[in-house]
Amino acid sequence: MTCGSEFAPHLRSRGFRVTTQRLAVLHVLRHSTKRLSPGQVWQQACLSLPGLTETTVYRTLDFLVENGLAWRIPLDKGHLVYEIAGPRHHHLICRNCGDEMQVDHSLVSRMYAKLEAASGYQLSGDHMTLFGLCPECQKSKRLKGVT
Amino acid sequence: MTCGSEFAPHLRSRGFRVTTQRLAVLHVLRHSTKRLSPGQVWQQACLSLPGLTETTVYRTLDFLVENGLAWRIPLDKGHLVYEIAGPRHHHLICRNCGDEMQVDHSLVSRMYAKLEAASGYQLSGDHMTLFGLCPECQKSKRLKGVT
DNA sequence: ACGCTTATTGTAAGAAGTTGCAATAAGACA
DNA sequence: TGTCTTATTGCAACTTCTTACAATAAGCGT
Repeated sequence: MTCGSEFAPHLRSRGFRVTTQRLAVLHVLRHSTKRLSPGQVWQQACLSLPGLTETTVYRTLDFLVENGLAWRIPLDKGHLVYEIAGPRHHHLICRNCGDEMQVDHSLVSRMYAKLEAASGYQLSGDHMTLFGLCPECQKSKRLKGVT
Repeated sequence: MTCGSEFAPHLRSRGFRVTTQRLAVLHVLRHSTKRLSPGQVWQQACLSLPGLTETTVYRTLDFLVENGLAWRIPLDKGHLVYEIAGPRHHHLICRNCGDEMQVDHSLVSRMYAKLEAASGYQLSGDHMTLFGLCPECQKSKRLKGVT
């Protein structure tokens, strides 16, 4: 598990323990091309660590998010998916076909600044997910006369 | 229930039925000063409509959101709260003390336009919730040396 | 390497949210 | 008003997520 050396110092230095469970979850996130639900993480992590509990996966995901190693992204109806933390970006999701598109943080950074100035809040570096219709679905919806 | 006359035409004209359950839920949202979880909506709606099911409340809230009569807002860990639809605004929430602040849509409308131009997506008029530290908590955190 | 401390895990029970299907009642028409 | 159609509800089983507490094992000091 090559991820260990990568993350272990970061965790240990803060007084947290590096457990096989955490490494297994981290490994799954680290090598997934797409965002995963807790259930999916659990299934995949079980492959390398049989006996791993769903409860632990939930707790571990929370833990990773709280320590900046993973991102938690709420989907349309509040269902959560997780991805390994990386260069900051956001997602647009098509309500119709489910297509997902990454957008760079630079496109929204001015808005963050504006909000911070207006509110006095210090915003945390969250991932943002916005919903809409992708170009493809806009066309087909228009053809069908759907709103 | 004064809300009936307000919403009934909007629903009926689209072929939906105006049921006592929907009116009860709508009434609760309409007269609440704060956003409510499904459980809270259920408790309050039961007061005026005993026997109302939690299942129905969940379904009704989804229905109202889908028809633009209510907004669904995901909190920190994906828990959902609902509020009656109204003039468009967004929320900043303090991770530390839970304080909530409304911000006008005008502050983020340029970002929406920028994203739409860059992506080709047609974004839906969603409520946005961002997290951070309120001015008060920034001060106290700094005193305590917390990050 | 061995034992100690306590963060972390597993277990089990519970809360929250979802789904399929039969029963109910809203709205339309006579 | 009474009857018909079917959208909507309630019920019950189910999945997903959360919590309390005792058992385990990570990391420290010897």
